[in-house]
Amino acid sequence: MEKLPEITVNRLSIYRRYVKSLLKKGKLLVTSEKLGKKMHFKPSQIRRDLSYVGQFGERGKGYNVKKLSQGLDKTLGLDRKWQVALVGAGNLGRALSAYPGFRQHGFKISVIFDNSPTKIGKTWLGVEIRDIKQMPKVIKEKKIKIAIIAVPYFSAQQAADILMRSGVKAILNFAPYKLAVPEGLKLKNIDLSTELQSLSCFLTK
Amino acid sequence: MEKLPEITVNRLSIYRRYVKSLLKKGKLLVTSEKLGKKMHFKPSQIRRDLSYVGQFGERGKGYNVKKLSQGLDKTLGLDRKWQVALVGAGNLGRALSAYPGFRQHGFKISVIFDNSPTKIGKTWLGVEIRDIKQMPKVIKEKKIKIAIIAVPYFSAQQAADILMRSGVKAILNFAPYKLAVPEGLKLKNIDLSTELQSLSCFLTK
DNA sequence: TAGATTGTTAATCGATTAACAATC
DNA sequence: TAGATTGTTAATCGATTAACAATC
Repeated sequence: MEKLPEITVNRLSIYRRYVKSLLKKGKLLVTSEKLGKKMHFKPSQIRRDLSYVGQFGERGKGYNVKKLSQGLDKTLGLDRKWQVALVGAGNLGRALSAYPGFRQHGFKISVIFDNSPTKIGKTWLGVEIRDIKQMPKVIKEKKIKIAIIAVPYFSAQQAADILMRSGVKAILNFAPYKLAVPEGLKLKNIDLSTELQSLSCFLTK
Repeated sequence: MEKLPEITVNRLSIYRRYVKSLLKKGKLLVTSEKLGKKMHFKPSQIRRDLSYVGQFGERGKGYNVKKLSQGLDKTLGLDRKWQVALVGAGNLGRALSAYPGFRQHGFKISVIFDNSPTKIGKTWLGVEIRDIKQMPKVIKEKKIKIAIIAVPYFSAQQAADILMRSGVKAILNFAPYKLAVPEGLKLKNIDLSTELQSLSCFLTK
């Protein structure tokens, strides 16, 4: 199969959300024209993106909403539940652990790690905060493959190193630090101040 | 001037962070070769990106760290302070209002809005939470141009509409909703569950 | 069958990278 | 001057879009 560009994956996730809403409304068919109108994408882009991952449509009719929805679930790995480890029980960690969108899509933060004695042992929404020293043990036990790093930048690389040694294969990193990770580990970075900077850059022009 | 691609702006923000650290260490010169090594970019890409916004180097020597740092500050609009309005005093709003990276780069969340009577009137780190109904008045008074939307998806468009009518020109949106905004307003979206989905997609392959 | 719309190919556009002239 | 490195141009690569044959 042709390889799926990252940017296409991001759009698939957006398509999926809208297709789910059509499914809920009981719609049976939808055209690339209609999808494009609603989400402000070109119909040809939608057809191209969808063709990477399967054939969910019927010529002359449009896409079968149910089939499309299931196909997108499958492609994005959302036809199952994922356990996620959260590293860092600060303000950001707290917000992420309560973020409803994760659970809605099958991501469950099932353990939180921190190094602060005042936090270790507490529970947030039923999830225990454990000592970072326990990370390898707990992550291996639970067979966790996805982790979120929400620690200060100066601890981020250390956290990543332990995570990868513990068997984590994909990391979402919120620390403003360019992590060094091995081939085969998927890394996504969200840098909140970079995002704001692109706004101030725009306003400056 | 040639127009500056969004993706280049993002990299400039990364370059800037590293250049600042060189400045702090007292380094006077740095080459695109060295920058590339450190940040894992191609030297030619760095030179191309920097050439969009100015000439900070000297042939045969490298880039003047101080000049480069100031140039990046200026381009990104970080040679000044920005007041930012935060809409939504939930968990995510709380984390954003405490996020140290914003203040470090000159972004000050100077007002928070919510519609919940139990929150209105409280203060977070010295910043008052005000009624959403006061948004047009307060934003105009303070001449705020940048806002962050951290409300549930079903309130996001309404929040955006009020913001734009109040004179806001750039929005960072955390709600998983495709906002309709007029030409001339800069919109950046951060969709936390989409980011996780690209990890689960990777793990599924 | 005629009309509609997918899936795919070809053309276009934009971003990255290599190459190199300019110049310190 | 010789060596180094920028700034910029040209070549390459990859993503978007238009066009259209396939087919319901």
